[in-house]
Amino acid sequence: MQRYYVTTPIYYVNDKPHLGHAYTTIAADVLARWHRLNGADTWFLTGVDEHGQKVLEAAGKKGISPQAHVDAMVQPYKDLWARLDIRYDDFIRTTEPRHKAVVQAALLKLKEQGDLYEDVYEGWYSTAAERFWTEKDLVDGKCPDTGQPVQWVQETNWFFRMSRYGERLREWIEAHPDFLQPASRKNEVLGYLRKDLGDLCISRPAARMSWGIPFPWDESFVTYVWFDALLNYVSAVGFSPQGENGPDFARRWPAQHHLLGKDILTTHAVYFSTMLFALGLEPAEHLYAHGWWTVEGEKMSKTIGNVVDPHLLVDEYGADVVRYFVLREIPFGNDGDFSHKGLLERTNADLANDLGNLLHRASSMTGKWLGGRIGALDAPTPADLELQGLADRAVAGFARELEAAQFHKALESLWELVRAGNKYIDTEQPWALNREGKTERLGGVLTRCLEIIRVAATLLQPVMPTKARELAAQLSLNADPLLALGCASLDHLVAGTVLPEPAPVFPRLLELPPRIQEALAKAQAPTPPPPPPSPSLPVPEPPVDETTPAAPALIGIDDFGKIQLLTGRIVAAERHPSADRLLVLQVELGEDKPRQIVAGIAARYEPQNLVGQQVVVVANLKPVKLRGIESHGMLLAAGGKDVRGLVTVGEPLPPGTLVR
RNA sequence: GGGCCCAUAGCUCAGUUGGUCAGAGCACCCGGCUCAUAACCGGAGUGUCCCAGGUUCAAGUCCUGGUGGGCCUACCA
Repeated sequence: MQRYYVTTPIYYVNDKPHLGHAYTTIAADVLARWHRLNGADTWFLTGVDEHGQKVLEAAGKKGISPQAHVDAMVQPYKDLWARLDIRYDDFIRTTEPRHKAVVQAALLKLKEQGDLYEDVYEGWYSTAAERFWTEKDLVDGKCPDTGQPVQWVQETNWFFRMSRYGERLREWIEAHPDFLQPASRKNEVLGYLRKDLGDLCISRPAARMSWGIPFPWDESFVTYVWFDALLNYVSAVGFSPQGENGPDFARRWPAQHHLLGKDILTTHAVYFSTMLFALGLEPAEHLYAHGWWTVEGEKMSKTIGNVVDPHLLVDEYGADVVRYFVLREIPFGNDGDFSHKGLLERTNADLANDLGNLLHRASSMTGKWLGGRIGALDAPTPADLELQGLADRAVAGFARELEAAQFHKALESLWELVRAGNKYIDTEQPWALNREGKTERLGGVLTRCLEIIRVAATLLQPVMPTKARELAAQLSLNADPLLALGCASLDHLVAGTVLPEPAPVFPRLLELPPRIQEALAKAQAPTPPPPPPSPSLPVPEPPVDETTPAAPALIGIDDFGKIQLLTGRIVAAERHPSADRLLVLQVELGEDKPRQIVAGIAARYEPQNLVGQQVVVVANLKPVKLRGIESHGMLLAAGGKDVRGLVTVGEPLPPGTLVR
């Protein structure tokens, strides 16, 4: 029996599920449903990643245990998958004993075979920022992020000898050209491998970050989140690094497809593959990195993300239409834009006009002229044979493309048949056949149109499970599921079967739903676009959240008084010669000559537009060299790492005016 | 600065290994049909295939350089 095992990344439980998560999961669900439909021994795994710094912090803020926190946070994912009609076979959580046991056993195995070693890392550690800094990072000997003192820490950690397996991975990729998809991504990974592959630090001292899987031989360490998370793909199906594998492991692994976002390609392709090699396993057959969605032409952000809140989309369009749209609109692997206008046009053109209307016109004519009963097929004409040929090609193309995760091509292939159906009606002119009393031919023609709908209903089951059933119901087909095997043959319907009263399965959308319009109007409000979210898995090192900083300690007025803020006027601005995000500014502060200030605002401002701009400057900051250029102060700007706007003063003031 | 990818009709994009490769869908216009969800069918188009060189009998298709855009990475005082 053919077998098929597909996975999504396990999503970071602290994030709210969004369109990116939904996209990957819908794609995996469609693949799983398709293989299930074809009788393959199918397994679809999704889940959540529950360890790491951010979970710990969030739980701390809520005053509950991390476990209680993740227990609550997992529900939104399960809810959304239910609403999107996602039928997974297993949902893994990394806090489950079955997973922890595998991670720990894997650690032991690697240690025993000499793939782990301890090493001492020395560096300046900032407790406030919870990270290491190099000597040159430090400002005035203090943490550059928080200004807090740093300590020279010698920290022991465990390292995985990833470097041992780099060459093998390179060979594997060369020998399996379809391993990394799309092909362009393969180059990225090979480029990454061209550099010397280092070893991977896979532990964190529990004293510093306790929310993780403890090392089996030393509980003062917990497992690095990636090492933990990646193993879910094998732990969930019964891998046992040291003992006997679970009964299902052999029939599941290696998986056929890992679907993931392009941002986590390296971790999967490099970290995970080498881990598998070390554990004596082979990687999955295909690792497919898909693109990111922009929304209404903008990078996804909290603001714009609201207009594609998956629950809103399901409420207003229905799960099936959302599923269809995201898979049809862009090639899997490319970035794409989700616009409501695009969705409206796409669904009207494809679903209402082409497919829905084909059914409606055929069933209406059957109702009107054949008493609502499916007509018998007549002897095929050349046109009929041609139609059959098209059906054969459409079904074959659909299957081929779908199995390659080329959803848009698969659907396009089916739609060639649907369009041919509309054309067939036009050339055969059933209304003329009716007028002329050619009932036998009329029955044959209309039935072939209904057969096309049957083919569509069959192939669309994985993509639009509910709508496919509705299509089938319009044909009085009760079989569930409709078997895909042999479905291309346009002779399945039983003559004489009574059809229900025709009803549009895909109503035309005349305008965007009111709630969508409201959401769009709200999002129009001019908020510049912050950075894109990662649609999947955890970030390697949890960065400090800039938008909602942990409540800082209260300071007195005297502390504030240490900061000298002055108005200034930018008199010259140019790009930093060797740093993309930096601008080198000359700012007039009322001193004998302008100050040179380097600012990380190049992503948002053109140098020429800044000249003459009034700004507020931290004037008594210690000078520092930024990528070789001295900076004597700092511009105030709103936003975190993504600058949203410069701080200025409402009216023109002489440079050097005190600000407080 | 280093690495990778991309640039083809108004829009979104197809164009494997160089030789009907100048295409599809959408939008628009014209015509047809009337069964149908103001749907369907046909037709017309429009393109310096980013720019400049080069290789070749032949180049969107290969090479070099440039321009513009995206992603990864370092710099964000």
